[in-house]
Amino acid sequence: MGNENFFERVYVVARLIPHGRVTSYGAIAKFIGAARSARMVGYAMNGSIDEEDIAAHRVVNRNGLLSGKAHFGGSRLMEQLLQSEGVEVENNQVKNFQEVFWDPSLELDRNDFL
DNA sequence: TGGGTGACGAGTC
DNA sequence: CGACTCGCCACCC
Repeated sequence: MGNENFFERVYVVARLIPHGRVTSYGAIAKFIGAARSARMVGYAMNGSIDEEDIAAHRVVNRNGLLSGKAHFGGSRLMEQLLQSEGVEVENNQVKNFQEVFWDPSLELDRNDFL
């Protein structure tokens, strides 16, 4: 994966987010070695909407806010997808965020990707 | 060629 | 606290 472009890296990590867990744009950016490009992660997720196997709804901002819900068909789709996985959402925000938060840099081994 | 635009995040006040 | 700035960089006019 070393030579894969930025988007590919984002997708690889996104595919590994466990069912019922969430992570943040910044956490992904940090893990793939682009710590200051969290914004690009969000941009990449936008292009992943078409990719069936990428759970873009499991990626929220650093506060657990569903900042990307607008990019899912319905205004509640993202929230519903999360709820269906057991992730509680209230006020566009993931409840118990720190408990369901999945940090790739802690759970994954960089050597397998970089 | 150049400028506006973000599914962000960290910092400042 | 909220409001604001700045760095980031692929894309789209």
